[in-house]
Amino acid sequence: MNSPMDASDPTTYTITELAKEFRVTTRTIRFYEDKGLLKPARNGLTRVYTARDRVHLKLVLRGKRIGLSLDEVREIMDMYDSAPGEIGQLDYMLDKLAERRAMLHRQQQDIELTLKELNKIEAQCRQRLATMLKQTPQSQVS
Amino acid sequence: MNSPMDASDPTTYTITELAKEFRVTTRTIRFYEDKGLLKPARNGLTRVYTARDRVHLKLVLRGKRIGLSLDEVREIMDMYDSAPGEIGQLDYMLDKLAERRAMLHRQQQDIELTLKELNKIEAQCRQRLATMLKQTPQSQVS
DNA sequence: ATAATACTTGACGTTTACGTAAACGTCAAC
DNA sequence: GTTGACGTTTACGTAAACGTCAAGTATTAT
Repeated sequence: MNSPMDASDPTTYTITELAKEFRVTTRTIRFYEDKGLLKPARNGLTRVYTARDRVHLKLVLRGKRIGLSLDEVREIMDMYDSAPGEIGQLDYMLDKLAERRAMLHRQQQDIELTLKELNKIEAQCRQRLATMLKQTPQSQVS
Repeated sequence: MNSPMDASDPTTYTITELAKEFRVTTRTIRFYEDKGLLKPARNGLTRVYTARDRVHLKLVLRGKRIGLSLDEVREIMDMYDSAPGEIGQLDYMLDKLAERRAMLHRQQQDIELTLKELNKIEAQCRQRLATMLKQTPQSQVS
């Protein structure tokens, strides 16, 4: 037991380790903490990040990539974490989930459309390029 | 001839019409013009939008939804519009396209992952909700 | 002719997501 | 025992993407 994915995984990280791994600045990580997205433990003053904190950071960055604001990310992460005592909260959460799902589906469609158009443009580009190279065999590659 | 999708489609739009249709403010549309994303004709002072302008606006909004900055959107639209006289420009554009494609693929993966996790969360929610309703048959629906 | 309506151009304000600089603590290595 | 490397807080700065007046023009309705 005590696999690397154990909840009690004792592995910890420093702020710079995480910064390097995820290609963000330490400033960014502290900023996320200010915003309530991360709550690392402390050893004296210095922040100590657990595997769980690492996952949280990963989720924040993924959220950003799909177009969520930090506030929205926090909202979702809070919902995830909280043991919701009330039915109202659960309903609210289901609403939020549906809403988010719709947005993501829409985004998927947008991306597909965009990729198709990019393909078209690329084809046109390559065609033009070929034509140009035929017409002026002395290519202008400096 | 002269189908509704004809390039010489004479249909025009006012700024408020477009604003309503796309659920943005007129301020936003003018802002996009300031940024060089739209170049409507003018009738005296008032802006007159053609079907082509409408498509441009649509592209801008889709671009935003997939996480592009307005500058990036303009860059792409410029590339699209320009009859690129130089091979260098075409190469540059192909680079940009590849880069963008990679980003979109990554986003698709992010979205899939996120949707999967949302499904998990929702299942947990529903389960809890069911459990709670069993334990306290007098549901608190006010 | 006047009032209402729609459109225009500034210009400043706001929010988000950090960057950047100052000024200081801490601990290992030389 | 001081020099780096790394950490900290506090605070101001900034770019993007609009929002929000203010004040003027142009057209339409009555």
